[in-house]
Amino acid sequence: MKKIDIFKKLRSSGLRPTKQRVEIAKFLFEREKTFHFTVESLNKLLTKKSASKIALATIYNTVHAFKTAGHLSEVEVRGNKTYFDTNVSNHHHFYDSDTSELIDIDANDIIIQKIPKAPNGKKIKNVEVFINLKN
Amino acid sequence: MKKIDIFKKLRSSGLRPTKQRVEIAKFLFEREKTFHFTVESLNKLLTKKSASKIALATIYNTVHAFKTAGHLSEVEVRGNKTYFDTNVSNHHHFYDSDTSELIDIDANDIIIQKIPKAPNGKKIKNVEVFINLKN
DNA sequence: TTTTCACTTTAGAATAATTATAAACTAGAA
DNA sequence: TTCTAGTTTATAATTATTCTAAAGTGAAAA
Repeated sequence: MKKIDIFKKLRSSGLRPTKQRVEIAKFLFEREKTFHFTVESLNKLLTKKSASKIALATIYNTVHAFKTAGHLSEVEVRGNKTYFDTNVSNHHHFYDSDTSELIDIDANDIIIQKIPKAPNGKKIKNVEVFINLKN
Repeated sequence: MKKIDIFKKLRSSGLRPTKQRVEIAKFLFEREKTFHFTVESLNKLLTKKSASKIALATIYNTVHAFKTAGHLSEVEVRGNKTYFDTNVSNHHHFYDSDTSELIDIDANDIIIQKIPKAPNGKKIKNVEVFINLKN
């Protein structure tokens, strides 16, 4: 993803392309493969990568702004930290608790044959399949 | 579940049947339906229910001991608190984010037709399906 | 271009969930 | 009854995250 596209991406979601947001966006979205991270890991990687340090609060702000804008999705993992995923399409996950590693599963690789109907006037928003791994 | 069974349940999982553990176990397991809770909600309910106050740390200890012993399962919900479930059989969940309510889905009510094979020498430990609800 | 101001960033304080600590207590074996 | 390892307790510590308020900045308007 080119810098011009990063700018577009930010602008189109109502986010001013500030120095920090552009730097974080480049780091997150200029990749071939999807990227899973926590705010903590992202902070460490950014600190290592670049000279100018971005405040932790800014990383929280930016990640949440990207999430709200639909550029990141949140993945729920047993434990205390919140994981984010640059893959925002509908998909599922493997989770390897040994390595704390998340692996994407394409939505087409899981077919659910039977599903219960939603309770009392509710509708189904989405279905998440989470496959825990062991050795 | 009778008091004698609570004692057995504790003993058989290597937990001394102390006053506090018995009280918590009675509250959690003497029910018809499965029960979902957070440590916070359990603490409030116990405080309301009984005269003698149990320390919060003891509730954490006990809930974790029950989980380790296999008497409770942990359910991951988007958000910051950890939910527990008295249903320890293999099953799935609806989640209503409006009310923060979890609803059990029997394992037989969801049939998965196609599933990807586990990566690089890993095996599948378990599959959790989480259905988010909307209005 | 300069001005202006709402939006951002920042460091540090505040909050919330959970875990650690260490002293007092207790179940149950001897 | 005595003894000891296991347990409870209040409180401190830790960790992830959010809040705050002051300083900085992008970009629209003059």
